[in-house]
Amino acid sequence: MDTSRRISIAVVKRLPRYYRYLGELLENDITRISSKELSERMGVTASQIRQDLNNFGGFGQQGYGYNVEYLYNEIGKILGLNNTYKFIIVGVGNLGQALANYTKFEKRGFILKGLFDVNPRLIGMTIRGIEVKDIDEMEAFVKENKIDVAFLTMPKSKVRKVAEDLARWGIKGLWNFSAVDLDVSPDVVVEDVHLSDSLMTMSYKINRKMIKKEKELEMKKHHK
Amino acid sequence: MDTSRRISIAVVKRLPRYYRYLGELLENDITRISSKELSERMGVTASQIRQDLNNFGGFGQQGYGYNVEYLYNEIGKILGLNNTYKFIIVGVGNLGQALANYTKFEKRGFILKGLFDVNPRLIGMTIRGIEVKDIDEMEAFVKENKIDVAFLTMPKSKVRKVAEDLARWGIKGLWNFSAVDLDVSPDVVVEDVHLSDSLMTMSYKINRKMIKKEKELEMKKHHK
DNA sequence: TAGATTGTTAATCGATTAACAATC
DNA sequence: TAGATTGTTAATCGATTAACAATC
Repeated sequence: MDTSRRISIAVVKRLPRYYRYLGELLENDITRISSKELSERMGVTASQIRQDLNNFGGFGQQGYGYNVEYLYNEIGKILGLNNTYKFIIVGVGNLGQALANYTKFEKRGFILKGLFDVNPRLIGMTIRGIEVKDIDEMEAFVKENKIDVAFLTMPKSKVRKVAEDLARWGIKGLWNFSAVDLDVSPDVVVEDVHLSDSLMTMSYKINRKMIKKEKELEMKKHHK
Repeated sequence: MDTSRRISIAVVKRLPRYYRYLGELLENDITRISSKELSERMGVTASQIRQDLNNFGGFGQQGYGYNVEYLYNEIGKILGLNNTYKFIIVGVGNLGQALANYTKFEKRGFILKGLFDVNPRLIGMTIRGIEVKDIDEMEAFVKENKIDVAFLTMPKSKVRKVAEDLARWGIKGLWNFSAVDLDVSPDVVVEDVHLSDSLMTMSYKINRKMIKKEKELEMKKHHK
């Protein structure tokens, strides 16, 4: 292994999936697993699993495989899940409210600290004991409470300015749900959830499949 | 171009982003653009843009570039956005409700037709004029209304069974929000939105950045 | 010890970038 | 026509897979 070399994003994106599968094994009281068996369950190659893991260290043992609980915990550490992150939600519309009510993020170390919006009808409302505040109060709040992360669930017209502000106030990560590519300081991590892009990708795939089917039908007709 | 050859998923995932940028250009009344200028705006290479587009045909003109409106519409067609898809939401919890209230999906051709849940407290509730129905009524509804797509926003314990059922009843696409990899018939498109995976990826990146910073501080100390 | 399976190097495959002839 | 920029082929780069010696 060589911990210093740059890890490709493709590898990083696979880690949560490994973590998920190992969690399931753990729930089923499976204590050890070989890269071969895991690869069959996950539909990837054993080689890829071993290569991926060896970016971060040697977690297995020749002739034995991997200890499930140990590997699960190690990947958890690599993912930084032993940290806690204080987060706020900016934009308490439908999606913001849904995320505010999602308690599972806490299991990953993300603790909801504040809710912000511009809409007077939402300000003052309470979700999970937290009051929605006016966005004007955000600067003081972020600085005082040393907020690490913001979920951005606001209209895209406003998101660029908010992202810049938050970057200036020392935020570490932005979970961006708006259909805009943010371009902030390299000190700030931006993770995008482009729902609309995902939907369009699905549309593409469905469409392709339909075209393929039509073509096959055409072919059959001509062969008769 | 060669329309028959297999398009890689990497290319497909970039199409919605092109579509987004072209839409913005259109809003700003920009009528033509070269691959070079678009590449600078998007932070990719001009070569990649031309390669990507040429998977689907030649949409540009030598010496001129691309007509923004034409290219926008063509990519829309490739993405299947001229189709309409009738969809239902299965699981009307926080996230399901949020998605039900999202009217923007209609612009992409997705029309909400039904809402289903098992929770008696939700059944009977109305969102955007649509009543939440008992999941027992889903089979008849899907078949009668020729539903194309289902958004799966339910607890992961139940999602595998629901996905199998829907596949059997002729669904074309599943937009899966649960932290489970679905393994259904190859006739059904599955598009995953693994929010928890995305959050873990962000955690990884923040963590990495913090470790890097610590190391740099260490280095400085030693150099004094 | 023999068998199993890792960690790692080497080979292959695919995706991205560069280059340039074609042509508007 | 001259300049610009595409479409496309060729070169490079990186990621995945295969192979196998190391070793538990």
